[in-house]
Amino acid sequence: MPELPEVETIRRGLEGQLIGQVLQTVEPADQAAPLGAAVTGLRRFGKLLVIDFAGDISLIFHLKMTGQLVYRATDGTAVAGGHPNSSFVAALPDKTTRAVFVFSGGRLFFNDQRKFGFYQFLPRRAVEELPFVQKLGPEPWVMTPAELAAKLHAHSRSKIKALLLDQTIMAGLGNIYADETLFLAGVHPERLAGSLSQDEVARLITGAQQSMEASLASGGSSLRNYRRTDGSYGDYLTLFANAYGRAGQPCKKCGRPIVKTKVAGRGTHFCPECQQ
DNA sequence: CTAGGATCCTGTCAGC
DNA sequence: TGCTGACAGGATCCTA
Repeated sequence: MPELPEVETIRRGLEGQLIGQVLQTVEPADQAAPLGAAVTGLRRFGKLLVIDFAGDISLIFHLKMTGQLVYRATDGTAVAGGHPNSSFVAALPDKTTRAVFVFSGGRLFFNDQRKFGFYQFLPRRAVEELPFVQKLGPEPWVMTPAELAAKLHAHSRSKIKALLLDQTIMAGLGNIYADETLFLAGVHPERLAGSLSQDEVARLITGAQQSMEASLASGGSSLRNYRRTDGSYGDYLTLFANAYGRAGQPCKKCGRPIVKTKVAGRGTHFCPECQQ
């Protein structure tokens, strides 16, 4: 489910398709939709995707757990990303389709099996004023160890896994990349934030960068890795995961089995040997 | 104030 | 086969 790399993969894919295209209709009808306006750009705030239109109206999406965006151009080009399920390649709309945005050159489907995700048209200046955006912490590429250490200090009795999932601490990680980050940093998910050394804090930042960069390089969960070239369904996790989804399989560093537990209410995968 | 649990919703899978 | 419960790549609200 869509974390920063998946949303960024969608942003890049749609950027190549939607810029300059005119919004013609929206289903279900929406009073706030700027029909007749062209797309001027695509932005991202953490896991929030923004499509900007001429006339200073923006369309925001949050995919939450099972949201996905599928764009199909009239010339046959397809871009799909987000929750990797069969709707990537199914005839659309299907029963998970929540909205259809018809552009001059193709149709954009917003699908969401679990209905946690949302979209909204709103004035462009209102995007940055959304509470979610206001509270969002920095992404790991622009965060200093001192900055993260200060934030962790304010929650010193919380488990580090819970704080990595907190978008106000650092933006972009979800359950997969939190586990991957902790693995790369060699930090046990149940460590209390106040117990981490300066070096461990610094490794969490580089671990977050590296885990998400590895996924971005493979296209996140997108059409590209969902369907293999032979037509079978691919598992994009195999492209970069060290810990997530690998319970019982050998740790890639020490060979001992990866363990799955529950931390902060979320399934958590780690190596008990490498993450103390 | 904090930390942790419940919650929104649908589908899938393991176990009986 | 059919039922039941657990779980799922998120974020917010409620409670203690």
